[in-house]
Amino acid sequence: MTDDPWVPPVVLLAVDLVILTLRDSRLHVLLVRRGVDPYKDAFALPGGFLNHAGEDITAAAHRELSEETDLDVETLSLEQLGVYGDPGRDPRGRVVSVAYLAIAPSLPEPTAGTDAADAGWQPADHVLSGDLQLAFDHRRIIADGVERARVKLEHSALATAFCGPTFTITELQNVYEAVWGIRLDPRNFYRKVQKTEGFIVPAGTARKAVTGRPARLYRAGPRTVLYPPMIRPAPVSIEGGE
Amino acid sequence: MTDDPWVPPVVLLAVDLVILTLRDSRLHVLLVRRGVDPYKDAFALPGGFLNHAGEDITAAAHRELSEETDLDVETLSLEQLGVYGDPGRDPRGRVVSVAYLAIAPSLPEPTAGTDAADAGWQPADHVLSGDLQLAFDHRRIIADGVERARVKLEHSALATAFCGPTFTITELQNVYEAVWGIRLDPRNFYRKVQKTEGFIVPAGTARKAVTGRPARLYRAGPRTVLYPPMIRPAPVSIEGGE
DNA sequence: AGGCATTTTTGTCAAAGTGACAAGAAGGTA
DNA sequence: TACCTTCTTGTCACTTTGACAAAAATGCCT
Repeated sequence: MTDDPWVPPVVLLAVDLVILTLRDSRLHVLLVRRGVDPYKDAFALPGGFLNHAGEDITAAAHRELSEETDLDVETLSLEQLGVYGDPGRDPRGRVVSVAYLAIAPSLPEPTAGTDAADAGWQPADHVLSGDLQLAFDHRRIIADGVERARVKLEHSALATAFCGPTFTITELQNVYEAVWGIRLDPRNFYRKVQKTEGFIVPAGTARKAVTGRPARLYRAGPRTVLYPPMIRPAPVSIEGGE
Repeated sequence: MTDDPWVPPVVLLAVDLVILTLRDSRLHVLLVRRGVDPYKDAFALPGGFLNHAGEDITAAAHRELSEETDLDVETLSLEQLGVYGDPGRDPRGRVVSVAYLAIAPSLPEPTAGTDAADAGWQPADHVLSGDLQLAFDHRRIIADGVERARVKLEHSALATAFCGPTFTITELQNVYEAVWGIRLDPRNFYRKVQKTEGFIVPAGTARKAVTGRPARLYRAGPRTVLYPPMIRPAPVSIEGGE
């Protein structure tokens, strides 16, 4: 150890985006296929390095979001998920990545961006099961993002972000069932969301039937924090894991 | 804009620690007084830059924790709080800081570390009210840390981390009251924690009386996730903040 | 020693919330 | 018209909560 004036080490800063949506009543995550090494041809989260040393991190996340997808950035909730900076997670050097979580309503297949040779929605359970080869530590980031979404569904009105501008109560229930991975009783769910004041508000016209009784339409209410929360049935095992 | 091969910009990576404890039934946060510019003589969170480019971020947090305090690092819960990297938050350049949250049982005044001219516990409400001048964006980081602790008290057994190895139910109640900033009914609190299986378990000897009936002693149980959660009364205003 | 203040612990009771389930309402379709 | 499907409104037993009373177990004071 020398006594030279110590200079702090520098790192490369990147952002990664976990973009979740519902397609066909299943949770999907947006992945791109890497066109360059490392992990060439493997699936990865959309993201990239800061443009310049002065770029705001959240702004970079928004920029990547609009670069790699054609989603309406303004209306999307974008929330910091955490930092992933293990040494060795990127063979190119010390790369520290800030992960963001975004929720999008169901949308058509996105068009590929510039960096990505291919981009598309992949079923979340398929990705998390390990069948799909993912670059870097992106599987863990996705797992954290899905878990965050599960928790947020309990305490916030995030579920409406998965839906379009108007939706039926059954569609909202499908969101909860898909993200939580369980089934809920339609009648109890109906009662619960109805009495959670400000969660959803009626939206004029009330028809949306392919078969069966037409459902009423609702839109997201003014409330963002749900109190009392929606209750996820018995998510905890006997010995209460973290 | 040139067409030179683009190289990603680098940033300086730091860690900051929000260390909370209970002293005299009030929530306190550990602050150091900065000995060097910028913000010389102002209060700041303990923390610092990575030692070297290969250092693990969580390891750096643990290192700073043991450097600047004489707490038993092993037993402390240490959780990532978030990334704070606004351009301009540090006049020295582009510094991105990873904040961690730690909870400690009540302890004597820590001895000053090497980088810190002074270190000590400051009441959280005093810090957050704005009376105290803080370096960088550390007031916001502390606010986020306190809010995180409030939420974690609801869903995890974190409250026991504020207590010593054994504690009474009233002491545990004091934790909730101090962190949440409200008062709770002792009888209902007693009933609630008792029937939350695995939260606390009896600890042999049962005496701890200065005045009044001696209280039974407990220790933290095996459960880390509380289900059903402890309920924080009406934290939400009419129009649901966040 | 006896009474009193204090704190812990055990109950009680009405109100609200939850889980399970039946049945009516409002469409399509054979 | 009969039937099938889905949405919506109830019902009921059980649990949990919030507010409060009262008993139990000390120390202190006179």
